[in-house]
Amino acid sequence: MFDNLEALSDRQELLLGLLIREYVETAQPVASKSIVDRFNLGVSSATVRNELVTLTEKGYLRQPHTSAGREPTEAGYRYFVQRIVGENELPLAERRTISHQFYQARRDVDEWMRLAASVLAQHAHGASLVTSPQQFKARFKHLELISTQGRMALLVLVLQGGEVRQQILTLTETPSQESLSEAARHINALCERLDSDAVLAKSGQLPSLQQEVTRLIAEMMRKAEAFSAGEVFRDGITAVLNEPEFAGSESARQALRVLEERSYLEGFLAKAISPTIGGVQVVIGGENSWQELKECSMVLSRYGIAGYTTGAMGVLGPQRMAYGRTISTVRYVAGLMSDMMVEIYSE
Amino acid sequence: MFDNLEALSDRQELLLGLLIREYVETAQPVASKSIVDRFNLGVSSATVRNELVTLTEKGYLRQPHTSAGREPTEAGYRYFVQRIVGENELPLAERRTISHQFYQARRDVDEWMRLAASVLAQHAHGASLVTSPQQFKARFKHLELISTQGRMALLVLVLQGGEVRQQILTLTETPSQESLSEAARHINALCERLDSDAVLAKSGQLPSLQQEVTRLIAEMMRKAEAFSAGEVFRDGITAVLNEPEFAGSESARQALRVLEERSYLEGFLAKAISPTIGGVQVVIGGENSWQELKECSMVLSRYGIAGYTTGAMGVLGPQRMAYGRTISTVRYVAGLMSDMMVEIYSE
DNA sequence: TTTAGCACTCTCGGCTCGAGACTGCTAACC
DNA sequence: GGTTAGCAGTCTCGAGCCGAGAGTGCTAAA
Repeated sequence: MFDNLEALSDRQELLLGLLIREYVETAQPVASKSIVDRFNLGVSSATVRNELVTLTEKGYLRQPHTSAGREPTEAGYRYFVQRIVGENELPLAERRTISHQFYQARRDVDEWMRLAASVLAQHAHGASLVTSPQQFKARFKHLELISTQGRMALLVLVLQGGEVRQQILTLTETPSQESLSEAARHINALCERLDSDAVLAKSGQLPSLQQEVTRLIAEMMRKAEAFSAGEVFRDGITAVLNEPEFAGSESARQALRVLEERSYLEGFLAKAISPTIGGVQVVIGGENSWQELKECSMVLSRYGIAGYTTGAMGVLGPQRMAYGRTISTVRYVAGLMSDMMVEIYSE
Repeated sequence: MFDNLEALSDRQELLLGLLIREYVETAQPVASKSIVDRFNLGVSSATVRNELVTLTEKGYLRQPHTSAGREPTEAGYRYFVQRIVGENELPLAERRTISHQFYQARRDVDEWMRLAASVLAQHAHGASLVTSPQQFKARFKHLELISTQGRMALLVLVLQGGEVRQQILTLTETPSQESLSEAARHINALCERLDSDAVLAKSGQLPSLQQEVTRLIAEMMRKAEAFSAGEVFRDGITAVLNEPEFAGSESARQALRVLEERSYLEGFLAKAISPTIGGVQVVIGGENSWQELKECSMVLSRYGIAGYTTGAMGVLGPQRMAYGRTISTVRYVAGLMSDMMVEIYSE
């Protein structure tokens, strides 16, 4: 995937970087003259043109037609991301703003994800996507059974790590709150720290009500481990439609469908994101044969606590994306949320 | 708002209805001849043309230019919705499919809303929107305090009606699970069925830990009552972008921003939806001076239990929308969810 | 009241054409 | 050898023009 990046001279690298910078801003093919004018290099446009010819021959640039300027190819962006964009941190002021926002939301874990989606969309100027963290291996922590009406009861399950899940339970007969509390107390004592298999194993020996409850709990725990259970937070979808390359084109809608449709999304995240925490991955132009994303790029990262509970976040934008800025933002937000989760979720 | 709908002859009404039906399908101005051909009326196109002239004079139709067919105006749609579209029910087969889907999700209240958004988007061919139900007056039911790590604790609050909310709590000193359970037990006994004010009133007399907790609870209850706390489920946003009138136009993005941005949405729902349950409201072309929705229509309804807990749902589409179908769908889904909530939430 | 016929109007797609934007090349220059 | 000025060549893009086609409004007859 990262093969055959032909080496470039320093000046060629500089020019590729400047051209991409210009192209990202204007969304128009960049002329040799405009580079010289804008960044007043000490050379003439003819010299730049000569270099651009070699960059084009090596596959990093493309000309839409003979008498047009150059625009970067996928390979060009890839070179740029790998060799030219450094490991820049987000400016301190922005880091402060973001961390302050998260501090204010520190109490409500769901709010973190809403906030992360919003921050990514705003700071990285793209459509953002944050999935709620999935338990790697869910462990039972606490159960609460609350009678509501008739044969209905509310089951509240707290997992090790603080994730809360709830379901309605329909019983075969009307229970009293006392009997429910008693059952919950018993199951709490019995199942502490067990995983879903162990909970299921316990269920055999229990009286009918408790058996039903434990079976349901085991099922809920398994769901919590599967990706598909997670909630997905999105933001900035309409903002990204303002990008000129998406104006009224088929491609934008197709790309956004990937974000909207669960089935797509799961497949995509499963394949595209390595399960390790910390690194940011950049997918340019649907490298992995994702036709729908051919004209887009994504900057993705996992967050959470490795091997225990992790979620994914990312930004989708046009290929012509401010990679440096986006990468810094995703890295910072993912790191911040991971830190917050370590602080709160572990024990 | 519903004034000056000039009366029409039976044949005029029929023609208006047919024309709208045709226009909804083709998205093209409708010619007199195509109406005659398609619905083989017993009259000639010239006769139809004469009628169309009066309909145009009365403001129900419009001609984009002299030699074009007619398309409905806002007033035309409004007349159509109020006088022509009957109270049709959704076909039995579709009702079955939908209620079956809801039956399968009956245990997970959050899933209902995801499902409702999905069903609306698919059956009504528009962008859908479902807000989670808001407590009209939240009442305390049950509290759970669970120690996690260090000075952190997880507070799980169950409201009368089964709504569950959770927050992280940072205490001034490391608590034991026993002391937390003891505090929870005490508060549970003290606060049962109280509203937020009453809970706050109790807090004064309590020891520090319990005081802190009850204050937080009162705040969470107030949040549950405010609209802004609710979650919003959306679906079909990309599908609606396929509508020809939205192809690459500014207006589509603006309209979708209303759905995406919380601040817009709250204002909109607060103003546009009457708080009563049961009726379906149709907003055509942003009647209420919503510039962003000028080219759109929405079909909206509240659902839930009147005066106690209600949410909103709706479908956003182009003005050229299959109103009959959309209205039936929204009415059916809102009714279904209200019924399910009555069954489960009340006591 | 309905209808056939017809003149009239307006849009839409295709076409041409010239201005403008850049390039690639060549030959001179440092 | 690398760099640069100059220039011919190529391609796009928007404007303007034109004819075909669609659909109307009107009129006069049934």
